[in-house]
Amino acid sequence: MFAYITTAGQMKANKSLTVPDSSTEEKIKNAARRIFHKKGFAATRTRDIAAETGINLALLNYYFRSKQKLFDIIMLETMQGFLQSIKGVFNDELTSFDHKITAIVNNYIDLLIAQPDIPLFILSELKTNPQDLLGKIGMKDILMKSHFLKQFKEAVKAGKIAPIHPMHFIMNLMSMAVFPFVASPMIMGLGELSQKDFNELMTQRKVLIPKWIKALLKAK
Amino acid sequence: MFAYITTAGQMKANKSLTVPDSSTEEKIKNAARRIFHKKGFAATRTRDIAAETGINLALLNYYFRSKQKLFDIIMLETMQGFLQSIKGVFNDELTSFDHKITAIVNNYIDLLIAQPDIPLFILSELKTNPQDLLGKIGMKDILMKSHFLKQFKEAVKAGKIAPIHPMHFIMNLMSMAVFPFVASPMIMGLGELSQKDFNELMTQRKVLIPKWIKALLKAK
DNA sequence: GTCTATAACGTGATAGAC
DNA sequence: GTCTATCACGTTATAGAC
Repeated sequence: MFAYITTAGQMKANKSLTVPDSSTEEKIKNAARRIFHKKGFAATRTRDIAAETGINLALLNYYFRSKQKLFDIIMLETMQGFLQSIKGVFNDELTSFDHKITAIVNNYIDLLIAQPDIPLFILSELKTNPQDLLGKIGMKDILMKSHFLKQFKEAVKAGKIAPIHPMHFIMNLMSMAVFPFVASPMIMGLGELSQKDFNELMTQRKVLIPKWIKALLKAK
Repeated sequence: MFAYITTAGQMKANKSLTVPDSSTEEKIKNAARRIFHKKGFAATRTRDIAAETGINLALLNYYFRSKQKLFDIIMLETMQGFLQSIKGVFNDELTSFDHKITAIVNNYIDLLIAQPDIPLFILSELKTNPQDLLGKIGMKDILMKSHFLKQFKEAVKAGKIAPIHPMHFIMNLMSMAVFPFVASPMIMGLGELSQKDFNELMTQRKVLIPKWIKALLKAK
């Protein structure tokens, strides 16, 4: 048996209890996450990850066997983390439709201000990699079978909002919250904004977007 | 003097008159454009471009000297083409604010249905490459000093629309039109949509987005 | 202008000592 | 577990014949 498999297995099993975040394996993953998120799979060199970790290239392969395997782990964890942050909101049966909109927008924008590289990373890699990932992490069901979407459809039936394809609604919500982060180099360039200016605008959007979404849902 | 420089110069000078699109240089550029747009700089191999062109790798370097130089040309032309398609609309002094919104959305969506890889390509590469490109093609002035944006500011002053930072308006417009194409793998995966379904939705958005934009501009 | 052959280099991965 | 040294391979780029 290989050491890297055993180690990885142990880590998964009881990560928070026994294995400190400063273990070598975790340090490698943290470095890999930073660099993969920033440059994508193809532009990332394993040597850079090793250097950023402060270890040797051989040791990286000792733990993770190959660049691809390390990447797959990071990719999966990234998507799970991204999903985890809003999973609860979508299926909370106790909150109103309007409240969910606000909660989702706030969650997304807070997450993306903290980790702005994530959406472009996910979208870029999803384009080339096996799309099974979407199914593997159960994203489809969490979103499309959610209480949130059920509430949307009910509001349409009740005539409270204009009848549009649910996907238009999802796209509008994601677009307005996520796209600015994907396009931030262009937006900051065009508007001559500093990083601080940009984050300021995004913080404003936490309250603006829910307002806008509600307005356009009623547009005839 | 090197042949590739002379040839490139001649081509730029009177492209549409003397040099047919089926010249070797143009064929290489067309192949390079397809592959760069699809896979980005780092994941593209010059061998693939040569093969797709139907020529030899050595000949590619004879014309363009290096992968980077060929990429720079494609990148510049792509951004110019992207800008060109809406440049006229932005500064047409004869059309109304509302009409410009419709025209911009229609232009964008038609362009992106035909060439869906462009936005993710531009945004990915803009992140790593010198942002001077934005200045070099004059994008900033065309957008930020446009008659369109002037009309927006006037409408705000006249109290016709809610007072928000102009960048919010630009972001909303671009987000709703462009983001779905950036996120199409995810959107098609989540909604179980075929390419045809997706394009159908995007076509619907040509009339929906202007309506939505107008509604949210008035949201208080 | 176009090709074949090959050089020059970068990168992922492994062997083997400690 | 961690290192140094090196292999093996893929990729960019060039030399030189035609």
